[in-house]
Amino acid sequence: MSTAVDDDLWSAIGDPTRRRMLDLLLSEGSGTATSLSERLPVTRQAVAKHLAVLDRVGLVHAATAGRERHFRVDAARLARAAAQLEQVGSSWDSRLQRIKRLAETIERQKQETETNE
Amino acid sequence: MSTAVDDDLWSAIGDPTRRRMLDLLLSEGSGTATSLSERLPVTRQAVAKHLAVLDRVGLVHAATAGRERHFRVDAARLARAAAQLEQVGSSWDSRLQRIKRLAETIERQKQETETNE
DNA sequence: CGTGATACGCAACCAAAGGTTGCTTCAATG
DNA sequence: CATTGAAGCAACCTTTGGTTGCGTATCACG
Repeated sequence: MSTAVDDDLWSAIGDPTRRRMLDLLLSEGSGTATSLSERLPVTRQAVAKHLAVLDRVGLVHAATAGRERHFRVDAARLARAAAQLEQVGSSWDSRLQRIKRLAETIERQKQETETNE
Repeated sequence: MSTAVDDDLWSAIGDPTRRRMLDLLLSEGSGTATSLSERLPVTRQAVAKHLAVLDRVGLVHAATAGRERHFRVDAARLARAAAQLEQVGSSWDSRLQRIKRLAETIERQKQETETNE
């Protein structure tokens, strides 16, 4: 069951552009709005807005250095988000498998009844 | 790394209302726009639109029975979506842990150099 | 059989979010 | 100190999640 509490985190990582930004920040250590926008199909301003969103939910933190603002991911927060993803995924998985097993059991029982008639 | 290919599936399950709808459909087997809207904080019409989205990406299928349209989840598709969630989550997890180990190693090395001075 | 209730579909409309362009501001560097 | 590179700000556009209102089809029952 989706806990429905941390929908903020979810919606933050729900956007594909933001996920790619997190990927980039992870693989390059840190980045600015400008540097990230160079590897993304959107403008610097769009990236800046996304960074603001990520910053608001604490998934990234900014450090101003001269005229540049460097962002890096907050490992703990991202780990929590990742755990949520895995949790929802595995929850669906297990429920689907339970349904599958149930269906197979019913199928078996039907077969037995048919052979008994 | 996010595969970036199945962004449709992602955006379909990215919406919190749609996730709850999938949860409901899973736990109750099937449902209509009306029945789902009764357990959700949105109107029937909103639910209908979400169902259309889920149907378009194949996560649910509809069966018309009289004046009712019953929807049920497509187990295979949802399993794929769940797998993607887990995959992205675990990918981030492992990358974060690699970074953490790296940081610890550097920390250890620094300590050693300090004690050698 | 027809009349009311029920489930749905369609259309117009609204607000928030992702995205763009254009311009200003601020710091580094020649 | 003039220029350039990075960031911020503001207006605007489009999509998307949501609503209300209304028309349509199907069932159920007197």
